[in-house]
Amino acid sequence: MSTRQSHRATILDVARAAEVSRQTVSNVVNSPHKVAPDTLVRVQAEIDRLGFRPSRAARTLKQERAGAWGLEIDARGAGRLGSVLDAFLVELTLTSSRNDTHILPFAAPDYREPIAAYEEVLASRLADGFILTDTRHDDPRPQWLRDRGIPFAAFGRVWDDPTETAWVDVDGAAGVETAVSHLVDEGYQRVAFLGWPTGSPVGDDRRAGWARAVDRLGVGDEAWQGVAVQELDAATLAARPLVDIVGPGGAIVCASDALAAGVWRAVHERGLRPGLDVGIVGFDDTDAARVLGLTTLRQPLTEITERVLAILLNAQTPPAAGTVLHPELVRRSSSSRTVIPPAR
Amino acid sequence: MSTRQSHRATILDVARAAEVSRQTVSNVVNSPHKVAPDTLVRVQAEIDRLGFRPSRAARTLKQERAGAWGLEIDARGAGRLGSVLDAFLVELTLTSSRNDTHILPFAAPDYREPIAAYEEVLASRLADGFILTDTRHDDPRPQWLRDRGIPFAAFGRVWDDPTETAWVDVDGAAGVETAVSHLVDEGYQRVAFLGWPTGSPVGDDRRAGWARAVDRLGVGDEAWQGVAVQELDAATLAARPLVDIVGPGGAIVCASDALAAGVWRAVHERGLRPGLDVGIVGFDDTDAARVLGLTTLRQPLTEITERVLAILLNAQTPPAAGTVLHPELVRRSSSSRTVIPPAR
DNA sequence: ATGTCTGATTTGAACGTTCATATGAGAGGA
DNA sequence: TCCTCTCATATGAACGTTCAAATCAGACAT
Repeated sequence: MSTRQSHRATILDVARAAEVSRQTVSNVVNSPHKVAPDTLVRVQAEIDRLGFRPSRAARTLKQERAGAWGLEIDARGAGRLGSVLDAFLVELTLTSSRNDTHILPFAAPDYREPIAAYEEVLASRLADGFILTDTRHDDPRPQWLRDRGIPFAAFGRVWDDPTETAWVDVDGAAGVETAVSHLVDEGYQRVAFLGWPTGSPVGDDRRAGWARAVDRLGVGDEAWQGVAVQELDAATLAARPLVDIVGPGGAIVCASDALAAGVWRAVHERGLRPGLDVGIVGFDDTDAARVLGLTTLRQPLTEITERVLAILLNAQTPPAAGTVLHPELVRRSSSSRTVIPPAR
Repeated sequence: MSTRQSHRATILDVARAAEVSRQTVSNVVNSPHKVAPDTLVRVQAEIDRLGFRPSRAARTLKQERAGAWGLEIDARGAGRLGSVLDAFLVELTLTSSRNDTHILPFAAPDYREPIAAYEEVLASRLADGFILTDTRHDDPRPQWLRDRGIPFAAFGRVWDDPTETAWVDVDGAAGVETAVSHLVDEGYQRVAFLGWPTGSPVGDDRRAGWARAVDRLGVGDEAWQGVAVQELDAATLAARPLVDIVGPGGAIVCASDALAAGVWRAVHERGLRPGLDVGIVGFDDTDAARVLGLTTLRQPLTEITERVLAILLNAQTPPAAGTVLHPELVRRSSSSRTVIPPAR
């Protein structure tokens, strides 16, 4: 039962087997160009035969870098509705695997006091830097990290510091503008907006996109907007008056799929049909959007993770400016005035 | 700009500051009972003052254990509908933080050939063992790990080996039985089932629960079942004949929320109302269920992660038997024949 | 006074790498 | 022939811990 943990090959085992020194094996792995061609193939053969991989711990110790990046996980757990961040973590893991590095997910015991958890990760030398998500106004993290010279890259703008460029974000305003244009093209004549309470930069950005678009296209009014937290019942409640305002032939764009789901319910309550009678567009392309058939704006997560990781892996040459990517409009039945058959 | 990475305190810094040896500091951290009380407080004060935490890498190297557990992430990425595994990863991270250990998410380049990726993680000494999810028939992983004496614990039964006890699972059959009983209590008279294609052990288990319950309660027929893959359009297509069979006053239980969402659409297509006319119950309590107001069975993820981690952290005393937990029925409007107002 | 035991603390060594430096073997020029 | 240079490979040291063994200081018994 208690079979001794099978002895894994070390660099010395390989060195002995190939009759070279440790350093030569190390060079084969890390600087192949320094090794004579025939030695290279001989050592590489032994590496493959023995299944040798450098011990991450030993390498970390010597090089004083962990080869891993911390990602704070919201301590409120999986109870949040329609978060795109779970998908981000998954995508980030995939991207990391391809870049010979790792993600260290960690949780702050109290999500309102995140710094202590970052401190802890650094003190244990578990990560070389961090990936920030959920950046916000008065976010203490960017400055704290910058002051200490700790590398980081953010998914989401670093809002309070325009000189900070280590971020990748999606142009929410442009995305919403695209959505409004699309709705107008589809024949909707009035476009309202349901967003989050003012103060969330992401939400405010998306709202600004709506305001600009309806102004430009003449399909809306400053007053046609509602506010709700990211919660279904609250969204439904806030959506009702908006549905009454725009009525059949109108549409509502939302700061999130969860809010759009609320609109969807309010539309149904009034005996109207999403799409056919009232257009709805959400944001993030979560499961909720797919099951409701909601048109939505999809963030290019794969590209985001690749760019975030690139910032960290080339930390010596910081980007000249933050990166803004465009979300992609995913058309579904909620923004079509004709029936789209659901099945093939 | 290139401020030298701030020098973090090592055990030697603390030792010098407290005027004791390295080993005494180590004892303060790891075996406080070995240290004289007054020395303890003095050293602890310096530890706190300097913010010392043992370097994980150095500890890993010396102890030959990583203090981390590998979790394979599905390389197909975040595109899957209604996966409960994202939530599992988040919950696991939170539980790990509380137990002074870590989760190492990693991806297999080809998800059909997972072993190589596990091999890689072990060879790099990145993890001491693994947490398996998505256990299935002909799963090569449990045996492979067992043969090598590598600790693991599974979320999901180890189906092919009844002697294996290192798993925690949810009683899907009992959950579905509960759902059927609930539907009968609510006044639905016929209960059909929409599941995944035969061969998925999780799906077969859930189907068995339905078969048992409808047989016992006399509310169904062996023939009243449909099959679809975990995809919305397929589910909608498969749901249509079932809706026609059970009709108003009938109900359909499903192997997942995604399938339930398909039923939900099919019910609407027929001009019927979920809940009021046709009952629907899903499985997993994903966002989709919340947004659609679907009654569903929630897996107790926090308890699952705690037990999974407990198995790994007490690997020397393997559990006597696999652990089966019960899912919790979450009642929403899709299983109520009277209107439940959505808002407060 | 001497020896023995116990508990607290210290010292030496090792975990597996990589960095910096040293050595060795040829090649080429004087 | 000898010196210099270059390229390939080898050696010593160090990263920060913890394990095992050694030392030290008292307490107690003889």
